[in-house]
Amino acid sequence: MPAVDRRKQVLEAAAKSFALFGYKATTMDQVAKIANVGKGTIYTFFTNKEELFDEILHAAILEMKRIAEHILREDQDFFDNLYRVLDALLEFRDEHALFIKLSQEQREFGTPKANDSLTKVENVIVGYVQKVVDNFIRKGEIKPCDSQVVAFVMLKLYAALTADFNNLREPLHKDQIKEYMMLFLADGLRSSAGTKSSE
Amino acid sequence: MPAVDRRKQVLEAAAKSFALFGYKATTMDQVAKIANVGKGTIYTFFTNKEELFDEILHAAILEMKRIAEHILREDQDFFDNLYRVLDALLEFRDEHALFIKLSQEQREFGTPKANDSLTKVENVIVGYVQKVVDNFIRKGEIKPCDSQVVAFVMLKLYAALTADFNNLREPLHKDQIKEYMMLFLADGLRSSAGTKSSE
Amino acid sequence: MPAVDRRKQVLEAAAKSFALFGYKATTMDQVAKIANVGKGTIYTFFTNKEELFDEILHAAILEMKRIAEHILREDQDFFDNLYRVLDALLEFRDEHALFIKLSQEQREFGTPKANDSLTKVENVIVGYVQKVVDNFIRKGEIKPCDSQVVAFVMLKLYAALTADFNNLREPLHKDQIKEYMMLFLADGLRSSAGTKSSE
Amino acid sequence: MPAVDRRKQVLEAAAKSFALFGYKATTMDQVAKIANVGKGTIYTFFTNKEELFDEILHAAILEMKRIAEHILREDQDFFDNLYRVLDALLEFRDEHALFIKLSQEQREFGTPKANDSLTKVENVIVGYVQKVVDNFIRKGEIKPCDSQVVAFVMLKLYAALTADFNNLREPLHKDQIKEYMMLFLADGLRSSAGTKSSE
DNA sequence: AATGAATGAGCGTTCATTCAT
DNA sequence: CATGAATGAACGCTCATTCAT
Repeated sequence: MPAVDRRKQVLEAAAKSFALFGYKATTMDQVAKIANVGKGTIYTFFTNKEELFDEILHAAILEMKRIAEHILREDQDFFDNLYRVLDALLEFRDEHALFIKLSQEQREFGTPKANDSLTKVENVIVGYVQKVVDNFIRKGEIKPCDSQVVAFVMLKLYAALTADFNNLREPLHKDQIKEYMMLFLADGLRSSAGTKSSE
Repeated sequence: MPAVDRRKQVLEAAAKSFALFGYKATTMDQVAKIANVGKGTIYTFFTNKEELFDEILHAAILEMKRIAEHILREDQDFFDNLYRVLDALLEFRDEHALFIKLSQEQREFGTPKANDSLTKVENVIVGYVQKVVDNFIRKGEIKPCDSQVVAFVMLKLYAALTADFNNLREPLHKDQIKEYMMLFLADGLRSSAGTKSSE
Repeated sequence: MPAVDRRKQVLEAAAKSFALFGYKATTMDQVAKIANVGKGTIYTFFTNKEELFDEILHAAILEMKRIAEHILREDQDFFDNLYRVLDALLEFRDEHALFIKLSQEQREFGTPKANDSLTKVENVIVGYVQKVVDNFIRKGEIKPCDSQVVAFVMLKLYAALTADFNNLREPLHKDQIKEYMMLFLADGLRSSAGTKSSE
Repeated sequence: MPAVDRRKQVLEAAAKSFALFGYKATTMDQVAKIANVGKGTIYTFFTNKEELFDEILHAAILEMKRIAEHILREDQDFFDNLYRVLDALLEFRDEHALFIKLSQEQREFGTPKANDSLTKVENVIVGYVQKVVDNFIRKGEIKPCDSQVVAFVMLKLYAALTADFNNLREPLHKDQIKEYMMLFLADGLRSSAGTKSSE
């Protein structure tokens, strides 16, 4: 085990810088300085800027997925699950915020390949959420709907409330985010069994 | 009337390129090539890249606002209004898509000034929607809530469904977008008069 | 005869601009605007910027030469002549200042050819002054010396006092210029207070 | 010690190019090519073109001043001092030629800041010489005169003979330059052959 | 003949990437 | 290995020159 894990230093520095300044505005010099390593060192671990970016993206995804899978309980209802998963995810909000913002920065990347990579990652998340949504549609807990659209909107809603909103006002509190997520998702999606007495 | 309107050619090429690749990744050479004009020609119409960007942004905003104001009827209820405004806005979806995407590309722009300009524009929209939401909260048509958050989410929802989603799948149809907008916003926000028989 | 002499307008505008801003910093747009003609018009009279510059230079030279020849009297002594020629030249100081400054801007021109042209013109003046100096050396009125060096210094001295000095202080008065020209050329700085009684 | 000192290479190339072609006409590509380095290398040493120019200017000035101060002897007369200082300065003539020419290129620089910097530097030299001249006027060694004008003319004379003159003919020899400096500053052209005994 | 909209080569500058140490 | 000095392709922008009107 090395005294210092240079690879990890680089990853953390890059994550911070990408989240703070975006892909294009993050320079390799900056990353090297934050990571306290030589610029060339970055290239011993990552072929190029794009791959460094990719790795960070994938790591964030993996962790989010790990958290979600750990929390999900098939034997409980959708909104309970949603609530608990949100709770867990928001615990790491600051770490995700990094990813979230990157995801928002759509179509702003240097190379088409970088764009594709971002889209691909996003698709993975949406696909995962979609499967969960499908499950609960089958169980009749939420209205029949296009699960992909719903999954996509859930992601965007999470991103909007955790990250984007900060440009407009001071960040929302954890509880506020949950409250608004539930407002839009729960009451709208909640299986109509008995609600809305008339139509 | 000139055989070809170069200014318009440039604006359209730039809008297309900004929407497709973002601000930073759009090069003036690219715009010139798409517009089928010399690079210098762009600079006869626009002082610099930033101003070209600004003009496109503001034009999109103005038109959206004009449409919204033309459609809004204070004497009808919130969801009818929402429905009709969406209808009208979606008519010009392709044109807005350009702006929408730009708006999504948060915090990634070249100069601080360009960022500010984008934020300012977004704030104007949110502020406008917020006022409308406030109005209808007062009338008791929608639940009491933080109107700024709701306005912001509405914008993001519109953006997500009209523009972002296209990276994932083929674009949604006009009617689908309306349907999902109403799903998340209407049933969730609708004044609770009588809903949720149990809880 | 045309209502307005466009060629003359261009020449005057260019002279003013070259003198004010120098060769490189003078743009054809600027010249056209000052001359109140279309930019293309300039190119009906002059092949390119360089030639426009050349013509102005030559015109200034020709006039200076004309003035000098008109004033020179072989039958009077060198310093009388110097005095009277200076007098006449200083009458047109403002016009020359233009040329003088250009001449000072050595090695700053766009193309080697433009540089050559400037050098050539300067050589013509020096050559002319040199012949006059030679004449008076032969007559024994001034010390034997390298007439080319002396001619060159005379030109530089004139330029320094009429034009360059203005960057340092307010312009010198006509009489002051003459006084200092005579001081350096005729007498030198050495205090007459008894020093160097003989040699 | 590196095999090659790139910073020095750049400085020398830039000095040569500035002196040869002037500020505006010197391109960074050119400097890079002459210095035999990549264009980007220049920017690892100097923030921008202007700063590169400034550094060269200031270095030349500092050295001239250092030389002059080292040589000046208050206890010896003005012309002896002048003679010795000239002697020392001419030793480095080639190095100064660079600065001198730049100084001649008045009012032709890219940015106002570059111009100011040049003017400021020139003012420093003139101011310094002026103080020395004042001293010797007080001592009665040279005629009462406007010391600023005299200082300015001395500078221009030095510049004319060391640098400008080379455009006209092959460079003057060290001894010739001294001879002519003394001729104009000390004695004047007037033939001593009894002419104009009085005035 | 006169114009000025259109052009593109060329500028100063940045930064991802390489490679000698 | 780890480094950072060195690189040059690519950027936004300027302006002398051209040419359709």
